Amino acid sequence: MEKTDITKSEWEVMRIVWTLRETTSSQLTDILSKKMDWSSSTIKTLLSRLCDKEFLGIKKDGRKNIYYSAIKEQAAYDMSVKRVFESMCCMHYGETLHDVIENIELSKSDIDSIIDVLKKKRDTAPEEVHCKCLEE
Amino acid sequence: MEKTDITKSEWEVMRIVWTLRETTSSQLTDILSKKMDWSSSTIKTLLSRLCDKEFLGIKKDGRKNIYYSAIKEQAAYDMSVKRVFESMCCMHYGETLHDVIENIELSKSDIDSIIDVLKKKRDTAPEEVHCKCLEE
DNA sequence: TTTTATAGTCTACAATTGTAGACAAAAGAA
DNA sequence: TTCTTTTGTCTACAATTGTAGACTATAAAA
Repeated sequence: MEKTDITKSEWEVMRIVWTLRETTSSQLTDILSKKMDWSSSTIKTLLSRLCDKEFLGIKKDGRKNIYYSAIKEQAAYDMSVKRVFESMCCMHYGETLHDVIENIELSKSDIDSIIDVLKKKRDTAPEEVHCKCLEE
Repeated sequence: MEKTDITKSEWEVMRIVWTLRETTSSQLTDILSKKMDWSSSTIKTLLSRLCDKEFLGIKKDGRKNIYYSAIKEQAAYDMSVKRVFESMCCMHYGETLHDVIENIELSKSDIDSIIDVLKKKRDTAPEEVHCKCLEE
């Protein structure tokens, strides 16, 4: 198999791996069988697909597998958000960001740093963004 | 078939429909066969799936189909961005937003309105956001 | 050491998605 | 009015995804 996106189910696994830095299929099963109501088989399948896609790596500890992330968490998030924005009409970027910001939890320092980048961006920002949906 | 997400290929169709408000399969074919290198069959299949999923509606004009969007464009974007954020660790929301903002086009008024909502949010924002990836 | 519980690897199978050909009906052209 | 092009509807088929059972090799327990 080759590299595609991380799927909805796979994100669940990846998040745990990132949080724990490394883990085993039984630890994942403990956590995810409750939360997601998955069988251990399901988790094992997801693990092996994530390895095929090279989002996870394996270290052997005896006959046991230790899984660790092969991509940076932040990079994965950036990529996946970038993909969503790429399928949108750019005229709606602003409102979409506005709406998402209203609905997620951000710390004061997150907010400050975002305001910061926005202010920098403002200097060179256009008055208007034009729709390119019919172009090409 | 029942309602799921809009897929990558389907977004291409939806964006055109939103832009044109209503359109036909031949007009879509003109636009998308070049841009996406799709056959007219492919476009027709996507149209019929989007109708099944109730993202598009059909009006008959003689024996011709006129397709129109059955969901609001902004609502679709909000939903899909929300979904992505739901698969992320909330500790990374801030940096992810920061990164996406750096890389997309925003108008001055977009920026002002986002700064605005951020400032409002700041009053009640926590000092820190905590990871919930292992909870439940 | 025999039994049992684990962890790992394969195989399975339905639903969704990407992509498109086959065929029929109607409309326009000759 | 017959031929040709459009358009619509069905069917097709491989790849991906969600979900999990079967079988195997150990390791732990009795």
